[in-house]
Amino acid sequence: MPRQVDHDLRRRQIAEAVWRLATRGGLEDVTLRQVAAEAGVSARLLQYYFGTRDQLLLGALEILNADAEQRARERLAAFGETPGMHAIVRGVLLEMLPLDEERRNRHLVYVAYFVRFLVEPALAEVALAAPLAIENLIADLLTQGRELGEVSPDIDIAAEAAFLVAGAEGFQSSVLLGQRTPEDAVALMDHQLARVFTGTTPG
Amino acid sequence: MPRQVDHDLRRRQIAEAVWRLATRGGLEDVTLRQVAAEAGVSARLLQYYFGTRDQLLLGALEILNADAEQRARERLAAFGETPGMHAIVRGVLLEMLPLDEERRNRHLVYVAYFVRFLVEPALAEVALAAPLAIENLIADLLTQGRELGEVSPDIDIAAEAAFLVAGAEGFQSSVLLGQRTPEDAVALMDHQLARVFTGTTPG
DNA sequence: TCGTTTGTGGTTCGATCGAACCATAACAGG
DNA sequence: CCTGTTATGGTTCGATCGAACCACAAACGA
Repeated sequence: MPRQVDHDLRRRQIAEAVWRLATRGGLEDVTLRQVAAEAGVSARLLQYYFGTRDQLLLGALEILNADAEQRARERLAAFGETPGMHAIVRGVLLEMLPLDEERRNRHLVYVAYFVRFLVEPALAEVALAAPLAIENLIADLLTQGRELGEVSPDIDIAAEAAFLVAGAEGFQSSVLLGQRTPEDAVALMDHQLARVFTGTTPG
Repeated sequence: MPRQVDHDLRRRQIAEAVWRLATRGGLEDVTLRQVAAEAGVSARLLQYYFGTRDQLLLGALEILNADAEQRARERLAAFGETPGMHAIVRGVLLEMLPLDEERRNRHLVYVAYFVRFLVEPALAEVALAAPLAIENLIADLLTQGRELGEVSPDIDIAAEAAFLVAGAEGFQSSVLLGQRTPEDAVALMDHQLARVFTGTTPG
């Protein structure tokens, strides 16, 4: 291969330009010319690395998703040895909130893509798996927590897992729109977690 | 005035075309030509009734909002005389869910506009008021319910009101994406309401 | 009856869109 | 030192964009 250039790096550089434009003006601002200008490359390169515009949108979303999964894994691994179930569940749920610029932008990109998820199966396939997986994960963790005596025995685990995830998703919108501070959202999540977990602290 | 034509009706006819296109392909499909074709009028009419494209998007959103408010009012009024607080709160929250085609499409339009809310103050002003008002309304209703003995005295009203609204917002997404049935969402909302309201049924 | 205002359709303009095309530089294998 | 593949830039094409413009029909005031 000539001209040793890191392909993945190049694709990432272009994908980031797509994200920035999508968070600013929605998908309608993600034109090939704009992306090329934002990424500092020629329009021809977009064709070379991603092909058509639809493939560019799909590719940028796939990279975004891979990033999100890896970062979430890193953050959860940073908890160290055997944390309590309370802390793990809290960590997973808080990962869904736009608590920093990175996650905020990520959620904005998802919103920009949202309507397309309903129409284009290729995009939906990429984005629909995560929320369901998270909800099942929360349910599993709550079940383990119950066996360890950390979770109140009289709660409906499936129902609570679903509502905790739904609440986190709801906070996404209100925080993004500036109607609620990230700190408030975290406090409200903790309030619900304190109800589900009996007498434990997230630490 | 010549040629008696109902202005508001005309504007509504055009606005509905905007909604349909926005729900299908996002705002990027809402071009003047597409809207004109969808509404069955000439492109010139859009200019006459709404002016520029931005004003068209704003006007269509205003009409959508006015509709939503009126329909919500109607549905709540249909409850008849003195319903219990449980039923009222349930009605308000369920109004947020995409339970029928009308509300489903409405939420899809909001999603299509979402990213713009962050950038264009004129749009944000129209759409940001509702969620806050709903949360305050829920909190007020819960306070009244507590005075009537229908609400558990040991719950944090503000926190629960916020989380109920957030949960409803979260269900919007998952129901729209087909990850959860409307019936499941209603059942999950009822599960939380049953916790907040002591020994009452929504009837 | 005759302007004047208001509503409606059709057309045009410059800009920009996505995508294809052409040229060529950089490097690998022989 | 070639030769072909890979990587990159520049340009062009037909279509479509938003917005302005032009022409005219319909109804009211005088």
